[in-house]
Amino acid sequence: MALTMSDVARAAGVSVMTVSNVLNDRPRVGAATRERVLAVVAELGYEIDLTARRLRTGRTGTVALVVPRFDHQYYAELAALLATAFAENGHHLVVEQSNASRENELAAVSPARLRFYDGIVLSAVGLTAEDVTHLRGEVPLVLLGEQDLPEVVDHVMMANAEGARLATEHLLERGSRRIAVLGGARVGDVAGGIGPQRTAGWRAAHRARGLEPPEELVAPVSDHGSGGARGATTELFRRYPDVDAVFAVTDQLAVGALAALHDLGRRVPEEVRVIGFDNLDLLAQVPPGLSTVDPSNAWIVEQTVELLERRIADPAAPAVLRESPVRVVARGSTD
Amino acid sequence: MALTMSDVARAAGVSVMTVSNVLNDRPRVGAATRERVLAVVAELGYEIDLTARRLRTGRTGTVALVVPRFDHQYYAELAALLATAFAENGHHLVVEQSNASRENELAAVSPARLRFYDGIVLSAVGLTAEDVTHLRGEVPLVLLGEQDLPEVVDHVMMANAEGARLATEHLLERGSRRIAVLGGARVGDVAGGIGPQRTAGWRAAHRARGLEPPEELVAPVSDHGSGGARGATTELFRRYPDVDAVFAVTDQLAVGALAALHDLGRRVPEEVRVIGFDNLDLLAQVPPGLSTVDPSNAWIVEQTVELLERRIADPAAPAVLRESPVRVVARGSTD
DNA sequence: GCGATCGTGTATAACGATAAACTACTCCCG
DNA sequence: CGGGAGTAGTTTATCGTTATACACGATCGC
Repeated sequence: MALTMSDVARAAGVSVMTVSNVLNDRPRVGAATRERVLAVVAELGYEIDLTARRLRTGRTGTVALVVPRFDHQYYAELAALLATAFAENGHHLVVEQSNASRENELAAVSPARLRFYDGIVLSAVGLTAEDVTHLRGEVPLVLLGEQDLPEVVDHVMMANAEGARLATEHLLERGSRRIAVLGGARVGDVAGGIGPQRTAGWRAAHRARGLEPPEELVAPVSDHGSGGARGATTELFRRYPDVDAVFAVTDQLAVGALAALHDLGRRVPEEVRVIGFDNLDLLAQVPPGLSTVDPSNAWIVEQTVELLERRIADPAAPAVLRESPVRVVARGSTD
Repeated sequence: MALTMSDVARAAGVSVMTVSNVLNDRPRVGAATRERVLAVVAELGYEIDLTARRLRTGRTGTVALVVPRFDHQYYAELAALLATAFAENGHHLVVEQSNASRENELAAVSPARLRFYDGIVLSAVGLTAEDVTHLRGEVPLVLLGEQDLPEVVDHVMMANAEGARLATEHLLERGSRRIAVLGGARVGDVAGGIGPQRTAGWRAAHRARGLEPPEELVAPVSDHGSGGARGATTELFRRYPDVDAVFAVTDQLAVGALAALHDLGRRVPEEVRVIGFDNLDLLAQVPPGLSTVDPSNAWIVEQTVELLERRIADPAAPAVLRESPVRVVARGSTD
């Protein structure tokens, strides 16, 4: 088996406790002894067993980010930013996948799994308010996401409706009047998630100009990959050839729309404008340049880290809700 | 604090060991007692402490995937596939980031961190052969990646050179004769990594046809994002306007090339053909449809899981090397 | 010159689970 | 009716670390 502290202690001729004291920079060790222990540690290549330490102290130095799926680029970019930010606070980040169903999400966030972490950033999609309330208290937790959830837990939200309103307003301003919402939710659909919230922003932008939102141009998608979006867009233009702009609720869907418009021979942005949401680095370059809504990931990350570190330090702190600023990034697809 | 087994034991009027036996389906428990314990467990909402179990048994039921960066879409898609495959084997997958430097990679894969996992899938980019040799033995390990590393550890490789050869051959077959390698490595550059290996395939395809590879068309990129690729492509076409095809060593770079060609008003595929490598789902739809090399992720995942499960079961099994099949996926960009 | 204080270090008992050995008690068979 | 086997459950020791209390020589103040 691997080396333990007592191997080091024996080799250095001191007690296990002294080795522990040296490795944790605790004061009751003389300079000479400290040197000797450190030398032995280096020589043997000893590394502490975090599991044992966790059992004794309850701390691991690790925090987890739980996302619906690993392969959603938005979360991937967020994870990379969070990893850097937590590293600056001495925390190591690992990512877990919840699979977007309530059942898997609950299993993924079971206290059994999560007790290994000092704190959790949870991007919930399937969780109900009750689940969240139950979870809170077990582990320091920051919620990340779109749902309206009770304010019993720290929550960093994206300004979904506002971002969607800005995107739609951007299109209206450029002269578009038949603006479809790709990935949108029809009136009466379940209220949670990004689809409905961003569709609400699209409606708000129309109303703010005294226009009635063209509900027939709400185009739901079957899945959130680009493939579904391509099909949905093709179908949309077959039924409503006069559509002159597409607001896709995510950048990934926007790529599907671009593909469909390319198939149909419709030029972007001359004939149809396209705008997405998320400002993914990976898709920023897609010709003719994908306009999008920037959710301020850097801000989100900063707040998330701050809130989680605060809660780890003080589990009793009052819960807060913060909403990220958003802005339109105009590129070629809405020129 | 959280509930422990002895809380459950007390409430059920049995010993801790009996609770443990019930929860692990061990035989020496009567039916009535088992019922009672399970009822108490359910009522109190007890969940086992994996840390303590790990300390005693050495097992956690968790395996880790270590990737250079969270925000590389290729790894994100791979992680999603691996998570599903490991779940079928009763293993939970978590993802860690190594940051692509040898130092961070070594820290990320330090025995201290990784002893928490039953096994590790490591996508190494900065590790030297010596590091890997040292690591093996500490934790069951499967290497995933492009480097030529000593065969002391299980290794699932992508057929980089072969894929690149096929992509280049695909372009040659369609009539292209001035084929640039975007993200390629010049003769004499360090040999490891995907750049050099895929460039080697590009050379091989030329030679197989009796053509001398046009070394001046090897175009390195400063970073592996699409931004750098866009700049590099622009510069490439300024110097060599007669380039009639671009083989980008990754799909992400290919998107940068498409952006640059769009800027320059060069039509794809009529004037310039573009092909990438990785077959990312996210980029499959990018107009006019990105041709690419499919690295057979499903196959890679299958092998990886098989090898890791085998090594967890038998740490002494001989190390094996497997190379994934590759094939060209022709889409609009090379029509 | 004697108790108090300081500086270094060690012994012991946990943290929460589990492997292995042990204890009762019942049953069965010759 | 005594001993071997089986069943149901408990006791004990341990995984590797750390918190706490304790030990012991040297120095200090008065």
